[in-house]
Amino acid sequence: MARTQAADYAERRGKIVDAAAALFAGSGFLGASIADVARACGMSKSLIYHYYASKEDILFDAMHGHVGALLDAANAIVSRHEPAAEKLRALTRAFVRLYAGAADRQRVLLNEMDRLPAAQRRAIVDIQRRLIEIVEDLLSEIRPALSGKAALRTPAAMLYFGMINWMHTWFDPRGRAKSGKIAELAVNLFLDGIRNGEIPA
Amino acid sequence: MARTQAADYAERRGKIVDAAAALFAGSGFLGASIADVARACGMSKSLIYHYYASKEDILFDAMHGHVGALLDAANAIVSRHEPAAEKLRALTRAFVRLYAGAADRQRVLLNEMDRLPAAQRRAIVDIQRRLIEIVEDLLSEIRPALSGKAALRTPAAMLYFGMINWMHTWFDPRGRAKSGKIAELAVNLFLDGIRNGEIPA
DNA sequence: CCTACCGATCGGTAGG
DNA sequence: CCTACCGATCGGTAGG
Repeated sequence: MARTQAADYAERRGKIVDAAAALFAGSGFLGASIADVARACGMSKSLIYHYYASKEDILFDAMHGHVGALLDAANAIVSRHEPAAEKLRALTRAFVRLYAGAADRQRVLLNEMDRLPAAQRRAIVDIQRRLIEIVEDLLSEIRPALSGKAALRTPAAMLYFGMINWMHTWFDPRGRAKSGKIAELAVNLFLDGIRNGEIPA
Repeated sequence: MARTQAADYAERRGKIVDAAAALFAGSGFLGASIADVARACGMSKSLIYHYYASKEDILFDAMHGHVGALLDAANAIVSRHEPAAEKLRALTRAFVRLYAGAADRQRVLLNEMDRLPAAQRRAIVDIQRRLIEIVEDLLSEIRPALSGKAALRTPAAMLYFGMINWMHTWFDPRGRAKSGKIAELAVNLFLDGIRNGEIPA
């Protein structure tokens, strides 16, 4: 029995966005051409444009699926009944696992945001903003003094993301330390610092 | 009295590399053309190629001057007679100040490394490697247990750079917290974490 | 008249 | 130090 057309459609779009994410991650959005994407998919360039209206739409799809998965995981974790510190641990493990499983998309997300048209960029930034707020809230719960210094809430969350977001750009899978262990080190350092570190006046 | 040609030469190269760094930071290396650089300098495209043999050579110059300044500052600080923790504080302040004063070059350094030819990329990576070793040594001095876990020395240093390297990509100069204060928060958190945080087995 | 798709080529612009 | 160009390739679209 033949597949339905609708199923084929979703399948092909998935194939395109996967191949494009790999090429955009390796060569950059401008450095990889639609012809490259078509070749990687075994399709004609015109067929790519049957499934996506523009190169930017493919980029958006790759980014949007990725940040959507991050937000879903984050929401599931913060809805649990656990101490905030444990939630931050679980969140870090989830992020590192999702970054590793979607390394191309994560790299594209970090490097190619400026290539999106304004409306699409806003949609991605909105989701990232919600992820940042989730971390801000956890940090404020762990260190109530941070709520008093509202100006430092977002910077503290951004320092956290700084530690883990770029991990897979320098992480060496052949190295002795596995990514799970590095994530554990990161959250240990950060939790201890956020609990006890001096907050500048 | 007319300037010597040699003085003019260095001056023009400086003007080109400054304009190029700004354009590469704003549009990406592939997104900014040599014609854009020429226009920004009030020069012809051909004149640009009188001072630089290739677009990549301009990129290398921008990156090399920047990492060179970072390494000089780092070497000056670690040669002082101070506790390691004070050196890490001074280093962080110096990095954040240099990043702010060369925001374009810092952004280009973080985003466009892959555009360099292999030999030039190696030259930059070598200097970055020395910066990482300086931080590794300081962290091992602050937390001797880190020397025992050799596999975590480099990851710990990279987590440090993760916190501060990308600061100026999210930092809002109009925000309430100044960059100096955020740097202070970052080093407080990290120092406390590195002193007391649990190091995974 | 629709969809799904092809080979060939469009007008412009890139680095050099 | 400029105008005039090149080989190639870009993202996107034509007719059928």
